[in-house]
Amino acid sequence: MICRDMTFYKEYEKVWVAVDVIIFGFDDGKLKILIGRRQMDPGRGEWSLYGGFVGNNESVDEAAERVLYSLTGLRRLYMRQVGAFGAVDRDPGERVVSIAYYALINVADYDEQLRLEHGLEWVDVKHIPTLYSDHNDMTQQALKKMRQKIKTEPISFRLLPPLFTLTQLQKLYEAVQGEEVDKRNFRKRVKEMDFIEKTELIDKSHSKRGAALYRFNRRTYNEDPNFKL
Amino acid sequence: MICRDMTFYKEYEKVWVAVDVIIFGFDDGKLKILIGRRQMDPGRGEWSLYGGFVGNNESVDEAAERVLYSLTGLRRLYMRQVGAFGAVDRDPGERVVSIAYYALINVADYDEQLRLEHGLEWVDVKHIPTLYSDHNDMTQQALKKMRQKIKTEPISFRLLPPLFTLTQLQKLYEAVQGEEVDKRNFRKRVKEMDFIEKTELIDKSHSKRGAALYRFNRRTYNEDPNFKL
DNA sequence: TCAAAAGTGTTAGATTTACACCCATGA
DNA sequence: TCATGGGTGTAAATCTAACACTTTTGA
Repeated sequence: MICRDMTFYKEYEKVWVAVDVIIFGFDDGKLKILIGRRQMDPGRGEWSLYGGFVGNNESVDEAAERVLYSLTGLRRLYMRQVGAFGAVDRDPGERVVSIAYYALINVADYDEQLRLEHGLEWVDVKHIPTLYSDHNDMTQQALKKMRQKIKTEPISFRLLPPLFTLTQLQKLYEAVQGEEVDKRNFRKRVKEMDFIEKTELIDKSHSKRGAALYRFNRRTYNEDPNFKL
Repeated sequence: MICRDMTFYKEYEKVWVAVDVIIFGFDDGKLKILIGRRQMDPGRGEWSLYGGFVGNNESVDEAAERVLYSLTGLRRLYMRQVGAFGAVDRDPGERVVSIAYYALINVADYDEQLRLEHGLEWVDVKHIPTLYSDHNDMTQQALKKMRQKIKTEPISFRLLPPLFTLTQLQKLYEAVQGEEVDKRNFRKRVKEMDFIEKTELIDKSHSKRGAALYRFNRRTYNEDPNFKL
């Protein structure tokens, strides 16, 4: 930074820096986010994203990871920054600049117990209620980024169990993009990606006939990282 | 550390929030950024992006605009956020979280006087020196975002004079993407975008024959916003 | 036996890429 | 007259999109 001397003016002050996390999950054929009722004033009781302040000895990214872990008990989740939200009055109390992140989790990995303890709910991204402060804005931006990303990078798998059917993968893709796609064309594209491996296993829980289970092979992907859905 | 009273132990503290701006310009057939020598400690004398702190009564976006204006004297420039940079030690002095932005300017609009006063230099993005702190990282991320954006939104014009030749537009596109494209195919695509209007004017400064000057018509674009390069 | 989900190919149309020569002019 | 940058079209290849029926099996 090339900037002027600050010694004389109180023009600038330190501010609180927080992180807020948009947690995406795929459940019941729908893309959902995890939200809860805000437990502090101002805005107590309003629907809200989960967040926390950035500590003295952690980077902003680390703060986001800590918050995500405290909420899910899960490590190594896929997480990306959405951006900084810094309107002067975005927080009715003090000045807080918040950095939003989005994370992807496999809903089945998430302990229901923990969800209840935190008083969290999964809500369909198509029906998100009014959230505290600028959290709706954050969510929309997160969605936009995630939609973009999921087309060119193999992150869909972060929202699915390790073994999944092609129908599941397609439904996920449709839920994320908000539009249906042709089954045959979709499968044709999947077939070209060698890192989406067919296993010998069959899932019979969703159909009588049973569907082949697939898995994402990261090794194979790293050798030829061509993802395009 | 063990038995310390938690009410006195400040786990969280306010931090400085700054903005840093990557200013892109197109000059001499090259995509360049504007950098200067840092004028304060720590890091005095190192190459650096231009930045400033976020004031009490302005949003982070407004701070970025203020900083950009103070540097260029220009308003209404195209600017987008790159993201927040929050490593604990990114600033060797105090803890500072910085929000990076990139901006596009038409180099001809930029007062040389002002450039000299601030001690700034235009440097080719292909040969960026080592910058202060994490500024190289910011710059690379900005470039990546800008490259992506310029393919789908009509922001190229922000880097060109109001009237430009197709060769200029092509060279700009090539400089941004870092690869050459076919002239006939490029022009074919331009011809399909009605909002890139041919004028009756001829630019003779770069060739004997002279090249038709074009202009971006925002009205027409708004009616049919299909941009694809 | 039938309902429900799984699985499978082809073709037309659209898009993309590769490619080479003439034009106008000032020096 | 010639060197320089401006300007133009076609054909092959690739990619995309549309589309319908058969299979399996548990209830």
